[in-house]
Amino acid sequence: MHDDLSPLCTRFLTAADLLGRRWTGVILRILMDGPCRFGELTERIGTISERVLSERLKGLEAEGILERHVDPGPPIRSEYRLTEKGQAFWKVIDELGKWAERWVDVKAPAQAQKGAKATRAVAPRKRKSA
Amino acid sequence: MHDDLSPLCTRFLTAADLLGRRWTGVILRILMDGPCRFGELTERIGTISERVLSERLKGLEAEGILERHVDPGPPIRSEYRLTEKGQAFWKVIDELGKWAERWVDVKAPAQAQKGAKATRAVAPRKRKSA
DNA sequence: GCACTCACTTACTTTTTGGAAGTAGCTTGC
DNA sequence: GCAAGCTACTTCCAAAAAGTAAGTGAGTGC
Repeated sequence: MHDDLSPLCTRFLTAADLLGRRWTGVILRILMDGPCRFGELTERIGTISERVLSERLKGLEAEGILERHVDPGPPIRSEYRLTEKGQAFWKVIDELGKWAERWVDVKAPAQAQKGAKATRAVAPRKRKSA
Repeated sequence: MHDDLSPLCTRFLTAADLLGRRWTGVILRILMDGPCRFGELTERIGTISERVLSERLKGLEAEGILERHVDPGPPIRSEYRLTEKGQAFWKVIDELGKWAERWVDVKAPAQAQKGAKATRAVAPRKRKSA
C-alpha cells in the first residue's frame, strides 16, 4: 500500500489543484510584480477570457491568496493584490520561471501535448494498431 | 504598454500551461520519488481517471519531461521515469510542497473556489444585484 | 442625452475531464 | 485449450470547465 503520500498529500494536492487550474500560475506571476487591475490583467495575459479571469480572481480571493481593493476614484477602480499567503508563493513561481528559462524551447509552442494524441514518436506500444 | 512580460513570458507561459493542466503537478511529484508504472500511478493518485492519466503521460512524454520504458517481462510492464528535464522540475515541486505545508489548511478542502461563485464575502460590488 | 470606459456577468459553444466498460497481449488454473 | 486474471491502455458518453461574444451598471466627458 502506498499511502505514504497521504499525510503531506492533502495539502500538496490542494496546492497542485490550485496551480492546476488554467491561468492561475500566470495570474500569480503578474501579481508578483505588484497590484494590478482587472483590465490590466486581461491585457497583460492577452489570451485569457474575462469570464475565466473573473472566476479565477474570485477563487483566489476566496482562498485568501489575493485581495480585491476598491479605490472609489471617482474613476472607480478595483485592484488585486497578493496577501501574505500569495506573496509566499513567489518561490514557486520563481522556480517555475527558472525551469522554464533553462528547459523550455521557445520554438516548441507547448502544443506538443495536443498533437501527442496522434503522434507517438517513442516506443510504440507492442499491441497491433489494427 | 506592458510587454515587458513578453520575452521571458513565452517560456513561462509554456511552463505555466504545463502545470496548469490538471494532475500534472501530482504526477510529477510522484515520479520525483522514482519510476512508476501506470497502475501504480492510478493507485497512488487515487482520484484521477485512467483516461486523463494516459493523456497526461503521453503529453509529458512528448514534452520530453518523462519517458516510457518498457520491460518485456514476460509479465510486460511499462514504467514512467523522469528525464533530466523532468528531474529539474523538482525544485518547483519542492517549493510548492513547502508552500502547501505552510499555508494550506487541511480543513479547507480546496473547494472554496467552487463556492466562491455564489459567496462574495469581501467587498461586494457596488452594483445593485436586482 | 449620447458615447465611452471599467469591471464584470450572462448566454451559448467548444474543449476537457470523469466514469465506466472494452480491448489486447500474456499467464495461470483446471 | 479455454475461461479468468493481470497490466496497460483506449473508447464511449455525460458532466464540468474554458472560450467567445454580447450585455449590464455606474460613472465621466462633451
